[in-house]
Amino acid sequence: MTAKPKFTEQQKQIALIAKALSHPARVYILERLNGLNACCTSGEMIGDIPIARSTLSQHLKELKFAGLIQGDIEPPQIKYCINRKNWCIAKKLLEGFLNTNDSNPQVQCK
Amino acid sequence: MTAKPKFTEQQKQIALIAKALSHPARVYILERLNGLNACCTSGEMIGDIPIARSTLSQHLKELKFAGLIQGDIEPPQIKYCINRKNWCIAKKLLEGFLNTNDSNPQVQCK
DNA sequence: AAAACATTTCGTAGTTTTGCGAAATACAAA
DNA sequence: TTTGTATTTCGCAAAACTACGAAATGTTTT
Repeated sequence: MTAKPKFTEQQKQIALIAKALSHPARVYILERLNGLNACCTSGEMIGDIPIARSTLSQHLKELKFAGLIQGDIEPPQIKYCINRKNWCIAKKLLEGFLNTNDSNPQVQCK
Repeated sequence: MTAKPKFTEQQKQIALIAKALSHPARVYILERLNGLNACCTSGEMIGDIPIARSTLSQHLKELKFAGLIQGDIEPPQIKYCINRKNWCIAKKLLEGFLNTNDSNPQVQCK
């Protein structure tokens, strides 16, 4: 009677990162903060996105919790930026996953 | 009074793909089907993953719905494989998103 | 036709996500 | 200290997700 293996930490990590990206509003936020002008406030974003202020706030909170962004207080505003260190970690994990099939020469995406 | 922009199709696409990857079981399935031995059946997977048969079936269904895998009937079994075409599309979309910041030389991940 | 096998669908339950407006918080300016 | 601005937290409701076991489906073997 062999026990069922658990999920690996990596599988759980990848799933968590993917969950953070699994809503269009959060994709938008990350795209915007990754752009050239980089950081901005919730107030600057709200006009460009079809959701209420409080909802945007929740999405920012989630991304912050996931570690992908950080909020630097600049009274009377809060300036949000990508958390570069964690972003790079997440990016590497996800890219590694997307290239799971690298060793198989028959299935490269052209 | 300018209307709020909607989310772009691309943002919605990326979010959908990310959602498909947002559970460890689905990460596991995709890793496995992307491996060298490629395709396999639900029955072959069930021993290596800590969930019930019916739950695994649901996750397979979701991945099929997302277009990332396909199930080829080989009585009395169903052989699941990566849907290469859609996988490549998804991979490109996600990689494009992860490299949104490519034009900014200051923020490359090392 | 009956038994066995692989897998899915159904029914149900608990948890999480998403969304909004109203109220609360925090700070700056008047 | 009152007013105004920026943002979050709260309270709630609807929808979606995750999970399981039991029952159903479809196919082969006996």
